[in-house]
Amino acid sequence: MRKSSLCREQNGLKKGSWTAEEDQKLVDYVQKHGHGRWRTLPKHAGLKRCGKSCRLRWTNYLRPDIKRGKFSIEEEETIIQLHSGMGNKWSAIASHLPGRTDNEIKNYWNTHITKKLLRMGIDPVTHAPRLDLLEPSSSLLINPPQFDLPSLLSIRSYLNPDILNLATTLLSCQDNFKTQEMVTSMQQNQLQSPFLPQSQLMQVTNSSSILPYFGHDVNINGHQPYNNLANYGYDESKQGTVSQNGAFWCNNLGFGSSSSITPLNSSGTSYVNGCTSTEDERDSNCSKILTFDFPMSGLDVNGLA
DNA sequence: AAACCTTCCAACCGCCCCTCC
DNA sequence: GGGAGGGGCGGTTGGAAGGTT
Repeated sequence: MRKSSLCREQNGLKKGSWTAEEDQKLVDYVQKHGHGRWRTLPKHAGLKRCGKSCRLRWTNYLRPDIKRGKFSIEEEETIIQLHSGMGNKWSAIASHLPGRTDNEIKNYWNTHITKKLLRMGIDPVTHAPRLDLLEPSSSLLINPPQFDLPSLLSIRSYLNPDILNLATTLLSCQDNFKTQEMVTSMQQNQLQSPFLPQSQLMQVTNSSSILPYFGHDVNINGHQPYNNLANYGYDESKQGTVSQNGAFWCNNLGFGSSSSITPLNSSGTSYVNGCTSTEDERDSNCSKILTFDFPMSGLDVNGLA
């Protein structure tokens, strides 16, 4: 007899959503007797459920150490990092995230992270940039993915540097002009990233494979004065490179073999203004960051080169 | 306001591994 | 060694909630 069919074959057992009363019965029983022996637990607890259903309800919902609520950026980073090494080993991933269940992580991955990665042109399965970007028929070429800087910064260290370099090269074909424009501007303006030695900066910019990191306080959403940019190698007097429509495209962002570089989020805080934003806020931030909304007023776009 | 669509997530299902006898 | 039972895992589903037309 297949064990998997035990639940199904037991007649008179309730299925579907749990009621508060059922939850209370299960909690009371487990608190009193501990969990385990799930097969016999429902009978002893007075529940018309199969043991498997009870176990799932307990481990995924009723356990006292369950952490409810939205995932933090740190948790999201951890998930992506672990997934890149483990694949869909949700329980193994969950063991690294206290209070989170494999089911919750799996759901979050499927509903949020995969979409976010796809939006950035990254294959959520392989964690490599999607090579279908190069397909002439690909809509991605026509409507290229607008890479999300903070998200890329967060996942940068989890991606294979070689793949990233390849992707950067490939992607640079798409919108090379804007990258070159910025690189040229940076070199001419003697811009220097606080996170990159000048030599490294020159090296990476010469290869067009990497753009400098922005710092924690760099204003991306426009909620803080833009002069913060000056602290991160942004020469306010010269005004950084933006496209004519005010969008700062990140298509060419690559991070090369940057493992030695202090991660932007090394402090463990989030990227945008150091806030611990909610998922919605992060998405909002991301969507805004996708096209870095620099105010056009006062920007001398033509005087950059 | 209502119908329709999309998103999200709790719960289920089937398979697998481990332990016990 | 092998069958049975217990528990865990990953994939999938169904319905509620929210959003859009």
